Amino acid sequence: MEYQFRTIEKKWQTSWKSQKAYQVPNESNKPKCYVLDMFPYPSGAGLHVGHPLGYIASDIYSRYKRLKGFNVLHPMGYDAFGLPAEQYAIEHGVHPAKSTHDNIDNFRSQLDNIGFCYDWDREVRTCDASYYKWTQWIFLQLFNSYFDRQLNKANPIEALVATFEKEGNVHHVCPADNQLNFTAATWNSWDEKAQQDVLMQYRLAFCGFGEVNWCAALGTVLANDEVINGFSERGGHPVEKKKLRQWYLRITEYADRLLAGLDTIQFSDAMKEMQSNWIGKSYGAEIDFKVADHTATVTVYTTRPDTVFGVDFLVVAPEHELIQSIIPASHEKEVAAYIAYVKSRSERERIAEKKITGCFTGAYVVNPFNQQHIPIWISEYVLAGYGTGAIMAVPCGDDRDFKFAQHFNIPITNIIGDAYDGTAANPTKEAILTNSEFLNGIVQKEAIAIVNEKLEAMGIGKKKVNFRMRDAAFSRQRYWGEPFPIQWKNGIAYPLAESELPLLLPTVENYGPGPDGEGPLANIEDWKANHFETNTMPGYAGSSWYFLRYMDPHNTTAFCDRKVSDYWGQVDLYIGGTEHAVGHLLYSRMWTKALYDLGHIGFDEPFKKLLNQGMIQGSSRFVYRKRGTQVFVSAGLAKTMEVDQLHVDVNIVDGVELDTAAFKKWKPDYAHATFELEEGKYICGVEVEKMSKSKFNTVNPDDLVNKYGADTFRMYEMFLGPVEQSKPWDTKGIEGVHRFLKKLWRLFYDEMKGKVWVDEKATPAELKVLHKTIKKIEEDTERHSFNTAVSGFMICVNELFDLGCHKKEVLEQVLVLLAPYAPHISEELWALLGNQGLVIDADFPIFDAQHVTETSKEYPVSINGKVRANIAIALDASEAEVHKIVLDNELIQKWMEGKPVKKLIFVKGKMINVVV
RNA sequence: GCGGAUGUGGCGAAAUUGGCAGACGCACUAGACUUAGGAUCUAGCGCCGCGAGGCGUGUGGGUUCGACCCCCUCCAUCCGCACCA
Repeated sequence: MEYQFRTIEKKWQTSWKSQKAYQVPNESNKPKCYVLDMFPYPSGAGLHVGHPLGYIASDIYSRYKRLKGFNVLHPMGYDAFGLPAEQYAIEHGVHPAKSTHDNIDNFRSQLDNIGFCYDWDREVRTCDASYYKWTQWIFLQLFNSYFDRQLNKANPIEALVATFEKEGNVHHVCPADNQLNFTAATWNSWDEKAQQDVLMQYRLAFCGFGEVNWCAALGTVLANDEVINGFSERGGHPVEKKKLRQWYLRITEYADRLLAGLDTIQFSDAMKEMQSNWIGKSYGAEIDFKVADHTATVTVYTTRPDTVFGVDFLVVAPEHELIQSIIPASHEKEVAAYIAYVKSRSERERIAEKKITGCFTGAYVVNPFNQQHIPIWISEYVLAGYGTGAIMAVPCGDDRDFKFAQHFNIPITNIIGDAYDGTAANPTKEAILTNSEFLNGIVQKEAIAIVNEKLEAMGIGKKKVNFRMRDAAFSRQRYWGEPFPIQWKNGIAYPLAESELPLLLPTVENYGPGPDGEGPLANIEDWKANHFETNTMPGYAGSSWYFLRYMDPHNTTAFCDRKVSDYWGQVDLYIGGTEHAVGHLLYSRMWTKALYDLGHIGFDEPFKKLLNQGMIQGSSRFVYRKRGTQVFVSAGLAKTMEVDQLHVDVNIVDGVELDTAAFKKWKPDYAHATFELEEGKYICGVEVEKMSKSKFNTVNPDDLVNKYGADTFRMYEMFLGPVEQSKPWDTKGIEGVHRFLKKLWRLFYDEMKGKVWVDEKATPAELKVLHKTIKKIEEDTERHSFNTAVSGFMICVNELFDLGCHKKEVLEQVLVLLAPYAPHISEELWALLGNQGLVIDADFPIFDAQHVTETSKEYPVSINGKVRANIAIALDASEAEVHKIVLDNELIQKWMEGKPVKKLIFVKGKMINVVV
């Protein structure tokens, strides 16, 4: 009776499904555990071996927690709105709902092959009306709220209206315009339109105008993280800046809380750093510089007010509003030319080229502290949207300023003495200031406060906190997304009533953009007639809250019942890639905080712990075709001649050796290919690249599951290395894992002898192996070190084999340990041992230290750090006894060469080192 | 340019708190069993050396009785980015 994985796996997958083995109740007296995967976008390409890495890890952890007695929520769904489906629709005329549905079916069957323990009754699809009804509902919550800076939380907009009616906005600075001031009387005198325009500037979801990434080819606006080097991520079309009416989320109001919340959650330090860099809180000051011979003032933002005596020039953004009024006639032409040049440059060019550009304006400002005249320059490296759009340049202390000064031959003032050597800027804060009048002799970091005080006293500046993060653009001129539940009347945005939700996405004839840069919905007469918003929501809308819907997916009266979300609470373990570090993870944190503020849920961070899976890269293979021929030469020969390097399907290459017969069949073009070999073989070129269909380097999990079984595939993915680590996929080692499972099987059943397991009492040696393994698997699974756990299983089976152990008492415990990793084979053998019920409902074995305690230890003994002998010594031996045993040892005496002992280091249970 | 990470045998890797570097597996070599092997089993497998032994965790230095691990220098590779003052 051999290990027939195909039969076994089919059988148990069917059985689990029919008995709903993985259905999870929302009420239980067990402790809860919520294990979540980042749900996939169901692309047409299907799953490749990179996708399941995280899913397998979370599946193992979920099953492990269930064995440990937890009620485990482990759901899966689909992030189903998005551009690719719409692009596909444009190209092939297939409705996105149809292609998305087909892709989901394909994903589902691929996922099912691997034997995951998802509770599929909780599946969500963001494109289902029953789901996006609640996405729209949450949008309305945000629309109907403002961020109250006194309470430091979101608050209903009605509360703000009531305040305005009583006292104006004196206590509620407008986040969009801090100059805006009005009294109650003024407020009450405004008509509805004027009032609504003001309220829009407070709402957490608001409409405004802004420069956005406009992609003409796709007819839509893209988020920054959807644009790569000036081209759209999907389709690779050029992207330019354009001003459009857009919806935004006022995420900037949450900047401080998003930052503070990082201390309460377990994300990797790298991930936290990425988020806090994105939020980019900086402490600095604004300083006013009077323009010489002019009434205007240029306000700069700087994080280094201490360097104010080192200012050699000012740089303002080309878009800065003051430029036009302060340029002397002598420089008008040059400046206009430079501004025209900057405008002509697309984002793409600015990123691709790193050259230093700029232009002197001919105007000067006066340094308020020493009355020196300082030239004003404009340059594209200063951004209009950050700080005040103007900086004071201190070349001796800032690298970019230094390079700019060098490039334009601007003299550099040194204010940090020896800390500046004239060849590069030194951004230190520890130097002692020189050439700085009242700051001379003071350490820079202490000078900051002194300058700030002086600025305020002189009335020419103040301390200022700035954030890099901007409000999140929240609308797209696309079809395949959630419609906004908004109606426009007389320029006022009216939210739909809750009872009118969902506002269904209508069917369109044409998926192309509407008139004037509007979305496809603008092509629908009915839609326009009802004055519905023609934008749709971006991809991250549905994914910002999906973890809540899993808790209560069929609720028709609420997005999630409060009692249910109180039970499940935060996601205990969230697994996914780092690519969402600053997009999805920040948005869902913000939505969670807003829902918490408004009392809809009881926690304000969604994910207690995040585990980042590494990226599985593809390992591409290449063939070399002699230019203009059908002759393919092996890699070693290719260097000597003119060849074209072409991707070849990795699946017809064994290691680096091409299967030439398969190659001829692969594409009709190659049917008549001939080959020039090296030592009888065709050797392919190798490169590590992103795994992608177009590079023919994808490996489909279905093929591996079919060949080796799901259990082998699962364990092999884990065995590859630490789950967090990125690595190229290599199928080579999978045999070893498969051999391990076959060997495990042979502990129970032999091909020749049949059943070999027995019902006998285990020996101490066998129990020692078992309990060593229990400890190892428990610890490794807890710390997500799945690769070492797999090797722990291998060691266990090897040792049981060497001991000739076929005893049920030991083996059935091993099966429970193994069930999270290789659920099918464990389930089968568990049943064959005569157990009732599923192995997943067994109890996790309890480690008993008495089976593994040792009385003595083989100590490695070193002389001067070099191991010279191994001596067995009782663990309870005293230090004096150890000294005697070691120094009396013949081998040790030989290596000591009669030299006196200077010191003897004895680390109990570890090692001994003799220093001579 | 800025930010984050990673460098250990032919390959994937292990070493959990500063304590025997290379567990476990792949590939490879030799052998056993076999009609057969893409099954299974046994042994070997970092480098140099006949050996004793020496050397060895990207480079160079430091701390320590002891460093893959901590500190500093440099080099290489990968990933991300909004030139963020």
